[in-house]
Amino acid sequence: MKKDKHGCDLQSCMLCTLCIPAWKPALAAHRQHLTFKKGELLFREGEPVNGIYFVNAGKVKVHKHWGEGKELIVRFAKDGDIVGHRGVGSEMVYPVSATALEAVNICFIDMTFFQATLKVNHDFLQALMMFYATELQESEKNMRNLVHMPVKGRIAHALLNLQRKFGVNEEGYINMTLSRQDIASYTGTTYETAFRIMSDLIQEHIIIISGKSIAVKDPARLARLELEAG
Amino acid sequence: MKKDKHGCDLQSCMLCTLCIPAWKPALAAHRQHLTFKKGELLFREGEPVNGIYFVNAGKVKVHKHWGEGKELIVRFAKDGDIVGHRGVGSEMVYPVSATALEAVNICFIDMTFFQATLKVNHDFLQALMMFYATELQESEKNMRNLVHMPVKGRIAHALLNLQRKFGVNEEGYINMTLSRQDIASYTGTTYETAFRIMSDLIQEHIIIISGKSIAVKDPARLARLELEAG
DNA sequence: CGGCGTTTTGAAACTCATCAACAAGTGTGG
DNA sequence: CCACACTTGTTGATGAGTTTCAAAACGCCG
Repeated sequence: MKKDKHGCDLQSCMLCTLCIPAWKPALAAHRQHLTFKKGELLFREGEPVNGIYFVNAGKVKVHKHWGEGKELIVRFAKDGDIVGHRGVGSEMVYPVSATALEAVNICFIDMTFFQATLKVNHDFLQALMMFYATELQESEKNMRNLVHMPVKGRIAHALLNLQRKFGVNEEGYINMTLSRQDIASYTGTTYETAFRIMSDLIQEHIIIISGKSIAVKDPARLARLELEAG
Repeated sequence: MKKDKHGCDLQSCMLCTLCIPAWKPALAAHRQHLTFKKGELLFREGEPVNGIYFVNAGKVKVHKHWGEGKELIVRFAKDGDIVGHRGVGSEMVYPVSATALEAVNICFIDMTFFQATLKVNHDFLQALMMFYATELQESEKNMRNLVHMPVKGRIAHALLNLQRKFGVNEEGYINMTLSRQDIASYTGTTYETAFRIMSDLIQEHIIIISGKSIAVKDPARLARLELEAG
């Protein structure tokens, strides 16, 4: 983690864009520009909450762990997204960890200033509430999927999700490279199972893998896998 | 569903208690007192959102369905709780259904007034945001549990949750009667499996069932079942 | 008493996790 | 540049945990 004096990009950070003019100087004083290397931890589950992270560049995974080695990836974040907001609430410890998936560029706001802003900045509060509401819907949809969908359906769903969120490059590959382990953690299964299912999908010509990149060749068939059980 | 002219109890409804004085008359004009019988649907997943429900009395289950007959109970609500807030967000359709588990007493606020209040009432907005944040944490904890805990642990967790949320009567029975089907839907398993696990718990003298009521006799052992795998 | 829904139990089928072993890359230091 | 350790990818065999199907036992009400 490296600090420097730059403020964050006004385009991509919700707090900056919604900051009321009178507070801009205070915001500038309180925000820190942090950088994290691939694999570095932004914060760890169980740690006391010290602030909120706005992603300016790079990708982050947000995960909850369980026992030794097991984890569940709850969400991915990219530029423009917020991370660490899950610490808001009754207990002041992060309920999740966040790890940089590549070099990451963060605008960090300490908790005190964040709380103060919430009390004063109505637009920001409202945007944040909407954001929470959407995340809650998303979370509960995923919950149902984890319970009722077989692994193949969950992986199909995950791939379509990733494609929607991160987009594709000129050749149709998803703009996101994930280890199989991360795919497994995201779909709530094991490394081996995730691997086998992905192999199946390749055999069936539904997806193509080149190096670490994945391309969805037959989105219709993937979508069918999602619905098969419901 | 029956309507009458009573406003809702000021003690138990968040919107009423946080309503700014100047808005009280408008609130009185816009709120409706509704009653639902056991088994009645407050609203159905997929329907357009028409407002928010504040529970004054009775218990409600909030559930998402999947295919024919399968459902996942996402949450229970009792007096003082909000239902229907999951409709707030991008799409204006309820992402869940809500069903009365017993005779229920509701203070209903139509969406237009609710939205207007959000724009003006900072305290309410803030309370609501906190509520969402807490729900999100809860949801993601449950998500991890559904993935990584065996059914027995999930049922243990569910029972402890219910006991904490609804309390117990003088004889130690949880103030909440659920069908086995609902327990199954809440823990993401089937009727038969839920039944078998509950039988085990009775055999092991961890819980007692009398009629439709459940009492936790050995909370320590239940808690251990939760943690066993993590 | 006979029907009907819920509870209870048994057994088979299946999905998926686990374990184990090995191959194929990836990086590191000599 | 090669040898080494180390991570990541690959595959098969096995078993535990759950779902599913089916059927018997039970309670309840007309």
